[in-house]
Amino acid sequence: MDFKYETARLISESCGVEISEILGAIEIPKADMGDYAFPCFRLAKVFRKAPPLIAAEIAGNIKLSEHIERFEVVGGYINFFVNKTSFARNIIDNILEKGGEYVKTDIGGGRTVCIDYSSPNIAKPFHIGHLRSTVIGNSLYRIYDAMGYKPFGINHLGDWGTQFGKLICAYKRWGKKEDIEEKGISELTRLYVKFHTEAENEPSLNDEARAYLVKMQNGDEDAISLWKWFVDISMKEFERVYNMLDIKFDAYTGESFYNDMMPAVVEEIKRKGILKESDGAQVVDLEEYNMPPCLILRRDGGTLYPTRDITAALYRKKTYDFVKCLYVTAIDQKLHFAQWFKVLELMGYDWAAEELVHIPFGLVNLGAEGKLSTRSGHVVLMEDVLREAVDKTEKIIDEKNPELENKREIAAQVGIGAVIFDDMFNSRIKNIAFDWNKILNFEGETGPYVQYTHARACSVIRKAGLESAPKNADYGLVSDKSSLALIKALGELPAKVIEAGEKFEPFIISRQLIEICQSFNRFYRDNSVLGSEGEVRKARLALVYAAKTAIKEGLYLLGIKAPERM
RNA sequence: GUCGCUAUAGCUCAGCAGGAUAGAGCGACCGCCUCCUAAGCGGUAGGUCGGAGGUUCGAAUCCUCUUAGCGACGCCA
Repeated sequence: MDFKYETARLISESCGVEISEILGAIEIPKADMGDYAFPCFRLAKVFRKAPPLIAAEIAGNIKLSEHIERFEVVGGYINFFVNKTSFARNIIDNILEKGGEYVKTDIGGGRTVCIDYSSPNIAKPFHIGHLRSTVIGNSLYRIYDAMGYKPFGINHLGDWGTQFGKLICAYKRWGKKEDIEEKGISELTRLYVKFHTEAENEPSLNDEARAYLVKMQNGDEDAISLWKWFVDISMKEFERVYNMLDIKFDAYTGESFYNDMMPAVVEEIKRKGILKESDGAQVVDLEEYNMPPCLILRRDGGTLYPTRDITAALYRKKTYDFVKCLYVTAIDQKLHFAQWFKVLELMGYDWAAEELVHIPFGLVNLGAEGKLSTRSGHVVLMEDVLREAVDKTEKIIDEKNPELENKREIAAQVGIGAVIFDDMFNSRIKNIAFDWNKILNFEGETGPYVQYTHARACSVIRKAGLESAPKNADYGLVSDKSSLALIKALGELPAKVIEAGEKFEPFIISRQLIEICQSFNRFYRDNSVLGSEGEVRKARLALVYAAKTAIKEGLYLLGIKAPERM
């Protein structure tokens, strides 16, 4: 039983307008004005009457059902009131029966969605700027899975390009094997930075670096083995971060993976007659579409970023047969994506316009410290942030719950959860000023608040000695205001999951979780569960159980753990 | 210069396929642990929704212009 649909049905039957048209207009009022509201203003033009008059007329014909038991006409609105018992039973039983699966749908029908996320550059530090793509992509992966799609996560590593020529050059001159093995990426970064400072006085270094890149491209054994070594060193560190975040990928096909495929793609672009020469480079002109030209080949014949992305997209389409391919990257790449999507379209691939989607997010900057930049050394390492968060959590646990078992494990779940939640609490597009105080705040609308609420619910269930979800409770006993608010919030989660997927906005789930938790904490204040008895206790326990289930599932969709104690 | 994103309470943001008194959290101030985890709950203070026009019965939400911040704009990715 969908109460919103039921409301629409009653209205439809009394005025003759299609249910589908009414459904979209139904609102959920903020205050206590009702459970569902139908504004009649839109119908004013159709019926050519004043909205309040229409409301009164429709209201006069409404035949209430067992689920919708009352309505009020207020101005141009008709406000409906659900049968509380039936409403509560409907939502709670559904959750108790299906568990976390209650948010799942089969919209996707098993079709594949590729998600390109995280994609850090080899030999460069995994810093706070990489968090967004990693965490948003991971959440979209889980959301699309819940929607019945088959998600395929791709880590498009930046593992090829001129920086490796520079790195090999720097290593040969100033590097030591032991230092790299000991210090990893930080030593590679040091060499990279040194290369740039030295190259300012000695421009010939750039030629040397280019020569090494050519060697790599020609498969020179020495150059390739060094390159592979750099990749291994880097991946080891990335994996450490991914393990902390509990994030996995289905493929680590980086840029180098497409090297051999690019010549054929360039050839195809040429064959389709859209490639033209410009200042020695090969470009696709996009003036007609109000965009600057898309660079395909450099003057020296080298490939470029768009070339690689076009090649990868063709490969993925052929290999995975996706219905959507999502690119989770910062908004500063917006033009880049728009350009090469258009090139694919001009190549005759109609699916490009529809199926390739750039999922942009706002930039992270360091506030007063300036921009994040590897070369300038303005970097906040991801690992440092996660470690700080875990350390702080451990201190809080020592203070508040010193008897807790597996402190470190719980601290990791809560601290890292805080960082992830913070990143996905606002709409993607907002820029973020990195702020230690904010990211390490565990009060109010934060991950730990949600986890804490979950732990409280678990605690009640544990102390009640409940082993499984209560069956056949009398839901007329949880019809007070705060219980009902919680039930309503729980009932809205599945629709929010779909909305989050359609808009590619995990924060919609974060917000709903906060809504659920605030409702839960009010319910918890107003209704003693363990202090009640008999049927009342049973009904409240059923609600607590449902809340616990929903919060855990919501956190899962964000990629956050839900500890039972903290 | 061209194009794009952003602008709502002191701060960080919801709300924007137009609709009933503009909502949270943080910070400030005042309260609540003999009671299921106070990482919690309640209350007070705080807003001409950047500005100006326009469309509409109705605009924070749509359109135009404008201001400010950020970003992109050819051989990096």
